[in-house]
Amino acid sequence: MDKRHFNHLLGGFIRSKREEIGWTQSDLASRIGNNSQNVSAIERGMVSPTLYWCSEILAPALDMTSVDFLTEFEKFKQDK
Amino acid sequence: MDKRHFNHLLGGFIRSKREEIGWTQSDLASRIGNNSQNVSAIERGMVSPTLYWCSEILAPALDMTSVDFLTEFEKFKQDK
DNA sequence: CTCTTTCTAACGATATATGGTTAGTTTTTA
DNA sequence: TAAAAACTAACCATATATCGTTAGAAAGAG
Repeated sequence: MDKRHFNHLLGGFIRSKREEIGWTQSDLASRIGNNSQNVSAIERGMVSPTLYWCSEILAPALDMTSVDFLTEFEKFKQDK
Repeated sequence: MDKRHFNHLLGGFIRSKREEIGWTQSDLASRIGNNSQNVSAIERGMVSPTLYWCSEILAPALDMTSVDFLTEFEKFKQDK
Protein backbone atom coordinates (compact mmCIF):
# COMPACT_ATOMS: atom_id res chain seq x y z
CA MET A 1 0.00 0.00 0.00
CA ASP A 2 1.41 3.39 -0.93
CA LYS A 3 1.94 6.25 1.48
CA ARG A 4 -0.92 8.36 0.16
CA HIS A 5 -3.45 5.58 0.53
CA PHE A 6 -2.13 4.58 3.94
CA ASN A 7 -2.40 8.09 5.30
CA HIS A 8 -5.84 8.58 3.86
CA LEU A 9 -7.01 5.48 5.69
CA LEU A 10 -5.19 6.53 8.85
CA GLY A 11 -6.92 9.90 8.76
CA GLY A 12 -10.30 8.23 8.28
CA PHE A 13 -9.60 5.99 11.23
CA ILE A 14 -8.59 8.89 13.46
CA ARG A 15 -11.76 10.72 12.46
CA SER A 16 -13.91 7.69 13.26
CA LYS A 17 -12.33 7.33 16.70
CA ARG A 18 -12.77 11.02 17.43
CA GLU A 19 -16.43 10.98 16.38
CA GLU A 20 -17.02 7.79 18.35
CA ILE A 21 -16.01 9.71 21.47
CA GLY A 22 -18.11 12.66 20.37
CA TRP A 23 -15.34 15.21 20.11
CA THR A 24 -14.94 18.02 17.61
CA GLN A 25 -11.61 18.46 15.84
CA SER A 26 -11.04 21.35 18.23
CA ASP A 27 -11.61 19.12 21.26
CA LEU A 28 -9.05 16.64 20.05
CA ALA A 29 -6.66 19.42 19.06
CA SER A 30 -6.66 20.89 22.56
CA ARG A 31 -5.93 17.45 23.97
CA ILE A 32 -2.88 17.00 21.79
CA GLY A 33 -1.62 20.55 22.12
CA ASN A 34 -2.33 21.55 18.56
CA ASN A 35 -5.04 23.34 16.61
CA SER A 36 -8.11 22.11 14.77
CA GLN A 37 -6.73 23.05 11.37
CA ASN A 38 -3.95 20.54 11.75
CA VAL A 39 -6.33 17.90 13.03
CA SER A 40 -8.39 18.47 9.91
CA ALA A 41 -5.32 18.00 7.72
CA ILE A 42 -4.39 14.81 9.54
CA GLU A 43 -7.89 13.40 9.20
CA ARG A 44 -7.88 14.21 5.49
CA GLY A 45 -4.66 12.23 5.11
CA MET A 46 -2.50 15.22 4.23
CA VAL A 47 0.28 14.20 6.59
CA SER A 48 2.22 11.09 7.50
CA PRO A 49 2.58 11.22 11.28
CA THR A 50 5.52 9.76 13.13
CA LEU A 51 5.26 6.59 15.19
CA TYR A 52 6.21 8.70 18.20
CA TRP A 53 3.33 11.09 17.65
CA CYS A 54 0.78 8.30 17.11
CA SER A 55 1.98 6.28 20.09
CA GLU A 56 2.76 8.94 22.64
CA ILE A 57 0.54 11.87 21.69
CA LEU A 58 -2.49 10.76 19.71
CA ALA A 59 -3.33 7.34 21.16
CA PRO A 60 -3.27 8.59 24.78
CA ALA A 61 -5.43 11.57 23.76
CA LEU A 62 -7.97 9.07 22.43
CA ASP A 63 -7.68 7.13 25.69
CA MET A 64 -6.14 4.16 23.91
CA THR A 65 -2.91 2.27 24.18
CA SER A 66 -0.68 2.52 21.13
CA VAL A 67 -1.13 -1.20 20.51
CA ASP A 68 -4.92 -0.92 20.60
CA PHE A 69 -4.69 2.08 18.31
CA LEU A 70 -2.71 0.16 15.71
CA THR A 71 -4.73 -3.02 16.11
CA GLU A 72 -7.99 -1.17 15.52
CA PHE A 73 -6.47 0.74 12.64
CA GLU A 74 -5.45 -2.50 10.95
CA LYS A 75 -9.01 -3.80 11.32
CA PHE A 76 -10.31 -0.52 9.93
CA LYS A 77 -7.99 -0.89 6.93
CA GLN A 78 -9.15 -4.45 6.30
CA ASP A 79 -12.78 -3.34 6.28
CA LYS A 80 -12.18 -0.77 3.54
CA MET B 1 8.20 9.95 27.38
CA ASP B 2 9.93 12.50 25.21
CA LYS B 3 10.72 12.06 21.55
CA ARG B 4 14.44 11.63 22.02
CA HIS B 5 14.02 8.84 24.55
CA PHE B 6 11.28 7.16 22.53
CA ASN B 7 13.37 7.07 19.37
CA HIS B 8 16.41 5.84 21.23
CA LEU B 9 14.38 2.91 22.52
CA LEU B 10 12.81 2.33 19.11
CA GLY B 11 16.25 2.18 17.53
CA GLY B 12 17.42 -0.27 20.17
CA PHE B 13 14.41 -2.43 19.51
CA ILE B 14 14.97 -2.40 15.76
CA ARG B 15 18.59 -3.36 16.32
CA SER B 16 17.59 -6.23 18.59
CA LYS B 17 15.12 -7.57 16.03
CA ARG B 18 17.68 -7.30 13.25
CA GLU B 19 20.34 -9.10 15.28
CA GLU B 20 17.84 -11.73 16.34
CA ILE B 21 17.40 -12.58 12.67
CA GLY B 22 21.15 -12.44 12.17
CA TRP B 23 21.24 -9.66 9.63
CA THR B 24 23.79 -6.91 9.21
CA GLN B 25 22.61 -3.31 8.88
CA SER B 26 23.38 -3.70 5.21
CA ASP B 27 21.15 -6.76 4.94
CA LEU B 28 18.24 -4.90 6.47
CA ALA B 29 18.97 -1.82 4.38
CA SER B 30 18.76 -3.74 1.15
CA ARG B 31 15.42 -5.18 2.25
CA ILE B 32 13.94 -1.76 2.89
CA GLY B 33 15.44 -0.10 -0.16
CA ASN B 34 17.86 2.07 1.74
CA ASN B 35 21.51 2.06 2.81
CA SER B 36 23.27 0.84 5.91
CA GLN B 37 24.25 4.35 6.98
CA ASN B 38 20.62 5.28 7.44
CA VAL B 39 19.87 2.01 9.21
CA SER B 40 22.69 2.88 11.59
CA ALA B 41 21.17 6.31 12.23
CA ILE B 42 17.74 4.80 12.85
CA GLU B 43 19.13 2.24 15.27
CA ARG B 44 20.98 4.98 17.15
CA GLY B 45 17.71 6.86 17.54
CA MET B 46 18.70 9.78 15.35
CA VAL B 47 15.40 9.79 13.47
CA SER B 48 11.71 9.60 14.28
CA PRO B 49 10.23 7.34 11.60
CA THR B 50 6.68 7.68 10.34
CA LEU B 51 3.96 5.21 11.22
CA TYR B 52 3.73 4.45 7.51
CA TRP B 53 7.39 3.55 7.28
CA CYS B 54 7.31 1.37 10.42
CA SER B 55 4.10 -0.39 9.41
CA GLU B 56 4.52 -0.79 5.68
CA ILE B 57 8.28 -0.84 5.13
CA LEU B 58 10.15 -1.90 8.24
CA ALA B 59 7.85 -4.42 9.89
CA PRO B 60 7.36 -6.46 6.69
CA ALA B 61 11.13 -6.38 6.14
CA LEU B 62 11.51 -7.95 9.58
CA ASP B 63 8.83 -10.48 8.64
CA MET B 64 6.46 -9.12 11.24
CA THR B 65 3.00 -7.61 11.18
CA SER B 66 2.83 -4.00 12.21
CA VAL B 67 0.79 -4.95 15.27
CA ASP B 68 3.38 -7.51 16.37
CA PHE B 69 6.09 -4.96 15.76
CA LEU B 70 4.44 -2.41 18.03
CA THR B 71 3.41 -4.99 20.63
CA GLU B 72 6.97 -6.27 20.94
CA PHE B 73 8.33 -2.76 20.98
CA GLU B 74 6.06 -1.85 23.88
CA LYS B 75 7.30 -4.91 25.80
CA PHE B 76 10.87 -3.91 24.97
CA LYS B 77 10.21 -0.42 26.34
CA GLN B 78 8.74 -1.82 29.54
CA ASP B 79 11.79 -3.97 30.12
CA LYS B 80 14.15 -0.99 29.97
C1' DC C 1 -32.22 34.16 7.28
C1' DT C 2 -28.78 35.04 10.97
C1' DC C 3 -25.57 33.54 14.27
C1' DT C 4 -22.53 30.02 15.96
C1' DT C 5 -20.02 25.99 15.52
C1' DT C 6 -17.35 23.06 12.90
C1' DC C 7 -14.50 22.06 9.37
C1' DT C 8 -11.44 23.04 5.19
C1' DA C 9 -7.93 25.65 2.73
C1' DA C 10 -3.86 28.04 2.05
C1' DC C 11 -0.28 29.88 3.62
C1' DG C 12 4.63 30.58 6.60
C1' DA C 13 8.56 29.07 9.55
C1' DT C 14 11.41 25.68 11.44
C1' DA C 15 12.83 21.14 12.13
C1' DT C 16 13.41 16.73 10.46
C1' DA C 17 12.46 12.35 7.49
C1' DT C 18 14.17 10.07 3.63
C1' DG C 19 17.39 8.61 0.51
C1' DG C 20 21.98 9.39 -1.08
C1' DT C 21 27.45 10.04 -1.01
C1' DT C 22 32.00 9.79 0.96
C1' DA C 23 35.10 8.94 4.62
C1' DG C 24 36.65 6.94 8.65
C1' DT C 25 36.32 3.85 12.81
C1' DT C 26 35.59 -0.47 15.07
C1' DT C 27 35.16 -5.32 15.00
C1' DT C 28 35.79 -9.75 13.13
C1' DT C 29 38.29 -13.19 10.87
C1' DA C 30 41.77 -15.36 8.43
C1' DT D 1 48.80 -8.30 12.17
C1' DA D 2 46.62 -7.53 7.89
C1' DA D 3 42.45 -7.65 5.25
C1' DA D 4 37.55 -7.69 5.17
C1' DA D 5 33.23 -6.80 7.16
C1' DA D 6 30.37 -4.04 9.89
C1' DC D 7 29.28 0.09 11.74
C1' DT D 8 29.45 5.30 12.64
C1' DA D 9 29.84 10.06 11.20
C1' DA D 10 29.22 13.98 8.54
C1' DC D 11 27.49 15.81 5.07
C1' DC D 12 23.76 17.16 0.79
C1' DA D 13 19.18 17.54 -1.46
C1' DT D 14 14.37 17.22 -1.49
C1' DA D 15 10.16 16.50 0.58
C1' DT D 16 7.36 16.84 4.39
C1' DA D 17 6.03 16.95 9.62
C1' DT D 18 4.84 20.10 13.02
C1' DC D 19 3.02 24.06 14.81
C1' DG D 20 1.26 28.47 13.82
C1' DT D 21 -1.88 32.20 11.46
C1' DT D 22 -5.69 33.91 8.74
C1' DA D 23 -9.63 33.33 5.91
C1' DG D 24 -13.55 31.22 4.36
C1' DA D 25 -16.89 27.34 3.53
C1' DA D 26 -20.32 24.16 5.32
C1' DA D 27 -23.49 22.68 8.60
C1' DG D 28 -26.68 23.24 12.54
C1' DA D 29 -29.43 25.77 15.86
C1' DG D 30 -32.12 29.58 16.90
